[in-house]
Amino acid sequence: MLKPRIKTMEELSVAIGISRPTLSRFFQDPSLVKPKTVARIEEGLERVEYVPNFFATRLNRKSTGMIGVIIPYLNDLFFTKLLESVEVAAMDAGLSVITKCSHSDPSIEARAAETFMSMNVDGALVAPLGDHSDQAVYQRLKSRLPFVLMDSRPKTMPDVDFVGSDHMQSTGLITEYLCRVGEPPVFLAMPRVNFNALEREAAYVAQMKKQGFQPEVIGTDVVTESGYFEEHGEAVLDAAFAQGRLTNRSILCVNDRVAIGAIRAAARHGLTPGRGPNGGLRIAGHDDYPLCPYLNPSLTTVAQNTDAIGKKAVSRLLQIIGGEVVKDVPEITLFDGHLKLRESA
Amino acid sequence: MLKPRIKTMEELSVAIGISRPTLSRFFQDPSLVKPKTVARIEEGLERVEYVPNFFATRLNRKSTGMIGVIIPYLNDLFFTKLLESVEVAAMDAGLSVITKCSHSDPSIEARAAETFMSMNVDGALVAPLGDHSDQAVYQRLKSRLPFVLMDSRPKTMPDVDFVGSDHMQSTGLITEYLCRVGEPPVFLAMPRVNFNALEREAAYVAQMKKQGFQPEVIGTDVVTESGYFEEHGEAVLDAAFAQGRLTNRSILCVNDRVAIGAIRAAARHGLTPGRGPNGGLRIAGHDDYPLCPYLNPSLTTVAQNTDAIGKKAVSRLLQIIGGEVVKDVPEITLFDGHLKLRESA
DNA sequence: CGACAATATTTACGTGTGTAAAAGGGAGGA
DNA sequence: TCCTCCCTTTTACACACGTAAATATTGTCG
Repeated sequence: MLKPRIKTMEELSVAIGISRPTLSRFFQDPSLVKPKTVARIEEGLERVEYVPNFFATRLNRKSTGMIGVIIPYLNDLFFTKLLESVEVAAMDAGLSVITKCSHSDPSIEARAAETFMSMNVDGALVAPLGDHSDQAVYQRLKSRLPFVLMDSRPKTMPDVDFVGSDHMQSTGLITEYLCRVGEPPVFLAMPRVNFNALEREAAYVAQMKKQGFQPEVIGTDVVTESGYFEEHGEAVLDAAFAQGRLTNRSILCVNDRVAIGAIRAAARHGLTPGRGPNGGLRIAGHDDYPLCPYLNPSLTTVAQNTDAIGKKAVSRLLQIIGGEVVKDVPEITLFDGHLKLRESA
Repeated sequence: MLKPRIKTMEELSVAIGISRPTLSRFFQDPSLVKPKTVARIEEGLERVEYVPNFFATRLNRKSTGMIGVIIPYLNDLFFTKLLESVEVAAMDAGLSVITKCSHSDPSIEARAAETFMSMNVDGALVAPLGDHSDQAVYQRLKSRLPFVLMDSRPKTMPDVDFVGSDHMQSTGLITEYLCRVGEPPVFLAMPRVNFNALEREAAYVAQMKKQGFQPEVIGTDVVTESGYFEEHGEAVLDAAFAQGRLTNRSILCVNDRVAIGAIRAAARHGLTPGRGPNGGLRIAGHDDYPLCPYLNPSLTTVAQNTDAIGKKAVSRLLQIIGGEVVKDVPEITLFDGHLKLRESA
């Protein structure tokens, strides 16, 4: 059943009796070739095995039809959801996507960016690591190809287009909700490495002050072994609960993964977070991690609109690629968060 | 601060006064060039911006130094964990990885395989969708390049190397544990689409018979809207609990994501799975999904050794690439599962 | 049957780098 | 000073396909 394998378009040309330039056009877009010829070519392709060489194809084209995407973590469903949205949008636009994960390592992130440049991708979509990202590499990236940041916006790259969530709005929203329905929350943060985390913390502080409450941030001094969010949330609250602290407070976690750890800590101490008639422990998160509805108790949170972010990032990139951008000012697009009221707060 | 951009190695050659072939050798491996010349080149590279063209580099090499990896889902931490392990192992071996996700769509999976072939990757690692995978494409893949299957082994590809878990062992292990410590479990399965699921079901049945118990499989007839595992687990048990069934049985779920839904259903009905002194509801899973320790109750499960699977898959691929394989019989490597005893069973 | 338009083919060159063979140059030893 | 040896340079061709221009073919219509 093995068909004879043909390596080059030249050979294919002689094998099925169609000139090579015509074949070239056919493989780029069959509609550029007369239907009858298309039929002849496809018939020939039935009898032999041939796939155009990816590299040779891209080498001498003005456009490679590819975009590069970098995400910081793979083991985080938020980013995989975002990536999925990006891939779907890109596919709809007829682009193929090259995905790289930086695995929390700036040097890997930098290498991925280098690879994209050497591949002449039409553009790049990057969810950066943040502070630690290699600035020089990103400056070159920006000067070389269309480039849009997603999710997190390092201060070192103020002149790059950005698509993300409005954390002032989203965190303000849930902070306001928590204040309105119960006791003003404390904010369970991370050691300060992440821009979004800082922005959310600032939003929390601002909203608390606006409501006339005293903000209170915890957890910034706790460093756990693995550094995973869940472990952090659990460690901070486990320590607090063990000392009898915070057991009937409202706790707003910097993100859902921290909240997952927080809920776990509560359970270990026999506490069930939720909005009771007379106060008690409440726990809320941020992001709407896909598993939130399945936690016990299910997690009240603010959803980031990952779908919109992915779509917008791709469409913005296409705009830049298409040269439809005149101004030199970066476009910043922020989507609102939406409250997801569940059991935990 | 912008250095002059140089596009071709030829231009670079005249710009820094080193011959092009020498530069070519330098970019492939600096140790092929005399240290003093290396220093001169690197000094020149400080003054100009140049990256070798990815496509031109790969076009005429015997080896591209790249491997392709296909995973079926992105929104599943099991696969992202596996992917992470593969990427690390590949990086250690000096290979660069091209990742594609088939998003549960056989046609996307097939396209990814085609892409790998057209890129002349040195080899491919595939966690297949299963039944629905395009056999013809994989036959060509196998005939064209080194190719190792991971995680799931479709019956249609018996002659391909495989690395995965021994589900007879792992599922047998937890089935035996459940039988030994409490009541014999029922098996909460999925509509039958997945090879691993079928294998686990068979392992469950076999172990139950061996222990002298009557196997009982549920959930194969329930189809939920989204098709997500968690939703499935919750739907099946919610229906059962609503009718007062299964409330004090042991339930072995086909995987942890189903178990997450199962635990959620239990919580909604006021049930807390766990090994009590006098029986009661127990829920167990399979895979050791990263969030298992943080569920309430934390989930008892069998861990798949994703790290070993990823490493072995890469090393096996390297063996085939290196031509160290003589026999025509496929190598099947199965790693044992390990019991993770937590609260839920 | 002839002329025109739409396609296809031919021809030729470009894309940026790998690679092999032959020729060149400098350092070290006799 | 000459002669190796080792590395670099020169030269030339290969890789598989894109693309443009000129030419040939085909089909169609009057």
